[in-house]
Amino acid sequence: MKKDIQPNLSREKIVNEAISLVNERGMPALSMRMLGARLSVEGMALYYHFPNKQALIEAMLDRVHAEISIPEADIAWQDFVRQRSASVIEVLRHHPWAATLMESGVRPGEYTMQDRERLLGVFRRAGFSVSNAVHAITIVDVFTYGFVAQLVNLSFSTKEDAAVVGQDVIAMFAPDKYPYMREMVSEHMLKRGYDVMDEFVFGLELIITGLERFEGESNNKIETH
Amino acid sequence: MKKDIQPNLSREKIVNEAISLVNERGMPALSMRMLGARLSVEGMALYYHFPNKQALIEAMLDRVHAEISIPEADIAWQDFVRQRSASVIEVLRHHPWAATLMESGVRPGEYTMQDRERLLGVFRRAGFSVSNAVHAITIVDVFTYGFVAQLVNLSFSTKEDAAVVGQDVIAMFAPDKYPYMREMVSEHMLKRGYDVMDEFVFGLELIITGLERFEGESNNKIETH
DNA sequence: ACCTGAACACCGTTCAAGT
DNA sequence: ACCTGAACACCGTTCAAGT
Repeated sequence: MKKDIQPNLSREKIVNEAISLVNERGMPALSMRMLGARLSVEGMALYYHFPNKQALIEAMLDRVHAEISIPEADIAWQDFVRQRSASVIEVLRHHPWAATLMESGVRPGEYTMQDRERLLGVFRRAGFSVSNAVHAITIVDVFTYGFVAQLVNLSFSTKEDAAVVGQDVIAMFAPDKYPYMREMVSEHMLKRGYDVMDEFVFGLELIITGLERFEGESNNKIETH
Repeated sequence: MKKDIQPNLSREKIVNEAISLVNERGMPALSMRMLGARLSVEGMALYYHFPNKQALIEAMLDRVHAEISIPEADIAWQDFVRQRSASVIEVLRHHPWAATLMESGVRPGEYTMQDRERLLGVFRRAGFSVSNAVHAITIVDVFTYGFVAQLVNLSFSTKEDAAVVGQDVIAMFAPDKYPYMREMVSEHMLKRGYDVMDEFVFGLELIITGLERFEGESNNKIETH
């Protein structure tokens, strides 16, 4: 009667449901038993598909990485960087739990490697030396992932909330001790038109401009097709 | 006979022992019972001094922050930034577990606030506008904390290890698919004299140079004593 | 005031057993 | 091949009780 000829679990289904779970209820809510329940299965069944919880999390992260849209490789490296960073931010805003984990480099999966390979190639073909290409991808990635890591962990998301939190924080710690912080909140964060993303754009453009100095210094060893 | 007139626990003692514990055995090893045992006390005793584990962790983080040595406020902002970042890296290398947590902004403690206030002041007194000062501390902090967050989570620490891991990673994923990664490892990371810290210095100097463009644009509203 | 003991509702993981 | 059930060694937290 109940002769399921097909298994009702698969790595893909498990990863999907796990991502839904943490998106809805946060990383601490991810337990094997809870996840099993949402898949109508005992938690222990998951151990048939993944050796342990860590492996499951790594699979979740690589799947998130797959969502990052990598730009065409033949556009200007400046635009490549801009588009890729925008996509990283976009994706990680929808998967806040993944931000710190991706940054702190649990070991790279397929998509992670592809992404880095492409970015590295873009710089090399733009004439960056090997060393400078490494410097470049490092600074771009540290800034981009570092920014989201801080961003998604802010307790507020709207601008109004930001102002309120700012006020609270300052009030909490004897306002007179922090005149510059107070000035920052009132003159910058409270100003209408303020957007946290402006901070990101400023930083990324500063970095891009700085990197332009090293463009075309060559020692390019790999053929640029 | 055993009439301890003094309590043998205090917030300070607890935080100290907690930090020793995680430095030795990592964040996952931190449990209230385990920590209690190391203090010759039942784990439940800790709840008299801290409302919950989260509060304990926040206290640990603020204590780590206190170790960061903040430079004299009257030196050039460039040197202030260099010295402060170097100290952040130094401290967080000794407390790797703290890197991701500090970055992901559990809410700021006393030392955290003092640190930010000082840095903000340095930029304002150097003639940065309020907006640009905020941009400046953001990019500097994102890069500095982001860098350690990635650094401390690398599974290797010596240069030799780095090379080995690099080779492994590439071998793992069909080498032919990643020619640029291969080039990076062999031409850059395997080269003698290579130091991960070079990546940091390159990035920080690029940022400092970029920021010099905004120095002295003024609208300085707070008296510079 | 400061700590203990027992209890509650959970965890991740292993492993024999079921189908 | 794929999943279940019971068991082990843990968690964080609450709360009455001890001194």
